[in-house]
Amino acid sequence: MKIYNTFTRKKEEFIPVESGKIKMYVCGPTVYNYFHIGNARPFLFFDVVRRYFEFIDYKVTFTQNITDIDDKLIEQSIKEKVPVKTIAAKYIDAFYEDLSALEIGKVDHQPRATEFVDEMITLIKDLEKKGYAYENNGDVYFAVNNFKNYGKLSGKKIEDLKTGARVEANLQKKNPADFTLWKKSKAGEPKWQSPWGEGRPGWHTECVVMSRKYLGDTFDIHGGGIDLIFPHHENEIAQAEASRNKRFVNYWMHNGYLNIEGQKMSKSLNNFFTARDILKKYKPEAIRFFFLSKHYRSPIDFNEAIIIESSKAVEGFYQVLKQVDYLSFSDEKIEYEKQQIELIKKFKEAMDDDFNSAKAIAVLFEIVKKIKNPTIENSSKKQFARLLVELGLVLGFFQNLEEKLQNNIGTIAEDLINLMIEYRLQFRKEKNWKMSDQIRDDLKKLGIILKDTVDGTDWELE
RNA sequence: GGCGACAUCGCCAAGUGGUAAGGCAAGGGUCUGCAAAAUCCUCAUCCCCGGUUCGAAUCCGGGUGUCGCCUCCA
Repeated sequence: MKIYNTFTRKKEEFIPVESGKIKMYVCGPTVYNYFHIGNARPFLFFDVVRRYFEFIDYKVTFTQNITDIDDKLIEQSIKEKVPVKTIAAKYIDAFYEDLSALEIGKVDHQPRATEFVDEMITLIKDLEKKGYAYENNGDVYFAVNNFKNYGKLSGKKIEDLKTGARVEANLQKKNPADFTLWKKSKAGEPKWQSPWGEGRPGWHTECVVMSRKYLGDTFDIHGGGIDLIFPHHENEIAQAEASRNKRFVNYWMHNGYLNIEGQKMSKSLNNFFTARDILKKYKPEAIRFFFLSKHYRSPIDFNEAIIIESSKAVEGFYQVLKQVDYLSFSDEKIEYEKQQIELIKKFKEAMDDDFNSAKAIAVLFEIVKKIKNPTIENSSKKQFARLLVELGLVLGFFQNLEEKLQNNIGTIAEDLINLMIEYRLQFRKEKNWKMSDQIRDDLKKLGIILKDTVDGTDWELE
């Protein structure tokens, strides 16, 4: 399979460090707030990456950090007037709630920065000893000039960083591009003891020590949003490779940004949506479809129309599964034949090409077409339906199939609806269109949609 | 100022040299008392200009436009 590697800016044949195994690390949230819909993209995408690797029989170890100490948490704790720990706890809970609501699976290791302060101190000491770090008045910085190839991931040159007007002037640093490894704490801020006095770790260090612990010095995939390339991932490489002199990561994967109606999401533009906001209005699978219908590296535009369209598309999947009454044979063992095997191949080809989920979804629709095709016989439709579910699951759809295919409203309500349908049928026989239409309209007001088919009247909830 | 990405039907979107997947919308047909649902059919030569090639949406050069990174950021 091929993966686009940010490091080489090329699609490369994927070769894992250890055959049959995947070691991947994806940058997780900084828990100072609810995560927003843009944050959801990497979470959701890398969930699909894991699912796909498992589908093609890799054993995956997936690690994701939680940053539970940094400037933003401190700010938020002042805002909410509670300790940093409380902020972290609150938004860690929210993080898990939102992931679960989005039907994103658990990762294997989810370490928190505050659990790794000792390891970070050890790493910084090591960097200091090797001449890559220097202390100044309680802060410790990484000296980018001492690390050859600094900027090799992002393609930046230290000189350019200097001339760029946006690098903050900090007289404590030897070079403006040097980044913080350890930060002296101010009064009232959370602090840890260190050889440089009381302070807290800089942001980039946690990912190095955590990935090292769970995945080893060199691992396969490190992922995150495109904005993390610089400085975060660049600085991770610098620390990791300066301290161990081994290649840190083989494949760097970065997802594109999410825009809102063509604009960057920001609080000042008032177009900022948390994932939980969106989930109040739309189904998780609609959000999933929305993201996966575009290649992960492309920027994606979020707007109302598009998410409604996505909802409809997902609805179409359930429609055909209902049509074939999927639940009635969901436990049966079903063998695939040539046609299905061909489609699996097509699906894999799409996903093997740098996780081309948009193309993979097209295969799902191809299967839908087969199921809808009236000339295809029932036994064969069962096979296609099973295939739809199996491949859909790889992309994270159909995780609550039973629930979705049943109208869970209780037997009495169901009986009542059926009774109304019978009455309506009676009126229709009598050609009493007024009454039969009234029943239909009234039920619609209650959110019950009647569908007249050749074999009688079906209903579903709006 | 430095670096980079993208530009394909009304909308979303795949496609990386061999003659434009797919979804939504739209139009038309079937079904129906009507409506919905269901179902069938129709629907693009790829931002502009120039070049390479037997052949380009796909490669090269030049425009134009949109966006991103260089500061916390997925």
